[in-house]
Amino acid sequence: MKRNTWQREAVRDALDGTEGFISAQALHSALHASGSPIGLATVYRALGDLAASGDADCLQSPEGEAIYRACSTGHHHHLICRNCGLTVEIAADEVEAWAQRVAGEHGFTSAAHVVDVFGLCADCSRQAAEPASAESASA
Amino acid sequence: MKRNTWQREAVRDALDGTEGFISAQALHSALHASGSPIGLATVYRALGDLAASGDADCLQSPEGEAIYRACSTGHHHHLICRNCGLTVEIAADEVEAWAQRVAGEHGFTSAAHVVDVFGLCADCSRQAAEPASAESASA
DNA sequence: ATGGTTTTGACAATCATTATCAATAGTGAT
DNA sequence: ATCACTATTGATAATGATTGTCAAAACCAT
Repeated sequence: MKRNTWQREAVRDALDGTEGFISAQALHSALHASGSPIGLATVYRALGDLAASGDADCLQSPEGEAIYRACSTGHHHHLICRNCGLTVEIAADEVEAWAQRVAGEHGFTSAAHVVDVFGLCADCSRQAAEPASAESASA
Repeated sequence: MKRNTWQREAVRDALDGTEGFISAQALHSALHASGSPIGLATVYRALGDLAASGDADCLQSPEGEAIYRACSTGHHHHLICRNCGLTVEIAADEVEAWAQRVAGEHGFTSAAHVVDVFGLCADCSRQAAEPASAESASA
């Protein structure tokens, strides 16, 4: 049976109040900064529960850490700027259908998919187009 | 200047000869099993170099490990059994087009994408369907 | 073969995450 | 409100992947 603890609510609130993705470590730090004496292990557990119950999205950052995000509107994917980290939520009905179909064609079941698009957002694209900086002329 | 060592070729060969994705640890184990006394750190370095030079793709497995694959035959995606590791290569023209379009709609450029489908292959699905164990009737 | 420099490899260090386990605090019943 | 029961917490150790270190060895050009 699941019990109701202030720790779990604190994690849920903190995640809700976070703009983009956040790692367990960062969330723990943020909570401590807010005065919560919550333990690190508890943050990991709460995030894991949230992800398991579908209330949070979990994916792996390029640095190899697990990062979480409040997930209200069901299943969706992300468009992530690899320079500034800007994240845009995108619906992907086509991809959903495609993934299920392809999985089915090969006899696979319980198909989950990792569909994330990395690129340069408009701002960063513009900056990249106007370098005006000396490039390192390494071999 | 990059030098040519048998270790680096061994890693490249092993990666080429691997069907789907493989982690650095697994590749190291495989090399050892083949008789190579190559060191673990060297495998990590070689894989990192391969990825940096574009000869290998690197992404994060759901378990949080970095997994690599040889990147020879152009761009394609994978259908991976999360139980037995079976990997099926799949073409994804629709997804390619979708990713480019979605990125463009949001002003993103240089869009790359990570599209991999994890599921249970036919064999593992069958095994999972006949558990012969009591399920926990949770809410 | 020689020299200069890169690479290797064993191991320590680091970092994120999970397990451990006694103490604590919900929950439901009295 | 109190009690007992048990899920949860939290400090810390343990784990496991990855990276840094640095002397020794290997590679390449001469």
